Amino acid sequence: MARITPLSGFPEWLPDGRVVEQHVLDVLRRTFELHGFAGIETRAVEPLDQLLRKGETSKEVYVLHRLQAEDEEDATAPRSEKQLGLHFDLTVPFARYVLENAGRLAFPFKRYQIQKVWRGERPQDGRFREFTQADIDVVGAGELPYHYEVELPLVMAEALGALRDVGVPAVRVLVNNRKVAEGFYRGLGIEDVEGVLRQIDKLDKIGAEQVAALLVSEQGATAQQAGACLDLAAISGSDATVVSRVRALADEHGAGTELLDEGLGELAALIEAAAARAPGVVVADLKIARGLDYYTGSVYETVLVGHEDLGSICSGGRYDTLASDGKNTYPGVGLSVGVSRLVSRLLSAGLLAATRGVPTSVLVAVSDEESRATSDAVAAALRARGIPADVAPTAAKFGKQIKFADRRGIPFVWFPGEEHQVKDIRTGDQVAADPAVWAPPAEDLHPRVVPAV
RNA sequence: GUGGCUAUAGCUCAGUCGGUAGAGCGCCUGGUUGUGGUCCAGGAGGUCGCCGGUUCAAGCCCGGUUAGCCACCCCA
Repeated sequence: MARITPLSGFPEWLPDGRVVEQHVLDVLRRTFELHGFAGIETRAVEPLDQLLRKGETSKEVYVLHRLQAEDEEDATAPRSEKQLGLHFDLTVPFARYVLENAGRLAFPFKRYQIQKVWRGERPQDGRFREFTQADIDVVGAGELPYHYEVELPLVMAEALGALRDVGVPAVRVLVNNRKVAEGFYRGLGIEDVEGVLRQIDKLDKIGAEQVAALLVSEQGATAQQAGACLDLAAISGSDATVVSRVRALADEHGAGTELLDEGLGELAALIEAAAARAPGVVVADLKIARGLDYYTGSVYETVLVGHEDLGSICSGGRYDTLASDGKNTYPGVGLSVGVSRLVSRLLSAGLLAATRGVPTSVLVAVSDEESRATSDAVAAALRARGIPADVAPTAAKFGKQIKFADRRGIPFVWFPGEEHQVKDIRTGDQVAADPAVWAPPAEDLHPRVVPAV
């Protein structure tokens, strides 16, 4: 018998962990729907050429392969056309979905999408090969008003904030604007904007000195240019002084450009609105770069306060050309929550817990197998009134039946008889009860997620 | 894909200088009149990841391999 071993990067929760995950998903969905996002699901696979366009060559895509096709396939040379790959995010499939259904959708189109995605990268703490993302996006036809770039991160902040009462830490949404960075870099005379962003992104990990060295050695920047880039990246804050500080820095280096001004205008609007609608949550941070090359405006990253080591649990940005069929383009903005990353940390850090791993609120004991029908009838009466009930598997000694409930966190055990009785096994209280009217306290009706003490 | 660390009971881990295996927790049974948790007594459970080598003798030393963890890369 081959030994069963865990498969790295493919997380599976125990039932009580699933209760936590399901709660997170429920809260996200409820908030998204409150804001008018329509739910969709796209297929798990996309043609490989769709997934790999936009120069996403570094993406580790799982390719789908029919076992029976092995013989037929090796001869065929070009294997990009019909090959299928599992999607590695929900944004690219959504862009395809928009193009495919453009004639039937109403724009601006707001949608949420919660699905598994797959990436072949090496797994680590909080990094998986199979994980769940919860996305919201808005796309417009031809154009998309800027105010959506303000609203989307605020919707996310609200959704994640709605989890605070079960013990999820506060979140901080870090925002930047591609136009600011690009405008500034070009003003400095730097050509390789992408390369500089990539190095700047390493700031937290390797420090300013190393990044400066890399900018000179890898991107061919002068020491002055590198210094200016680092000065820009050092700017952060949640009020309008951020914008004036960037302006001052640009003036100092003669790096003012039209693009920079446009970006600063947008960033200012975002900070201002966020300060009013979600004080203290949104922070401008000019070192936020984002690796994905299709972002053109605002970019977002979100960290759990106190768990910055986990990295971003929710990120996204504005994209203008992702969904384009040549004639029509559908610019969009969206963010994606790494649900698996979030839940894995919540559970591993013991920040919260489920009250139980089974739905059952009441276990109906069985006195002896001859009277099992009596117990079944009690359970049926409870279920008919919406009370999750289960019947003991065997007519074991009552001590064992209570233990059965205790092991599963079931709070109540029902003893049928001349006079029915129900026992709260946490307190030991046992009272006479009628299957037709008795109900558990509301907080014991269903499993709940509660903060760890 | 690259590098480092690790692999012993269901879980967390000991195991000395090489001498064929241990603890805690969990699990099962019992402690009389079928009401659990505490306590007491007893019990089950391990091809020491896998393959090979050195040795009289390998959990321990050496080589390989697989898997896991961490870091890089990249990202949720």
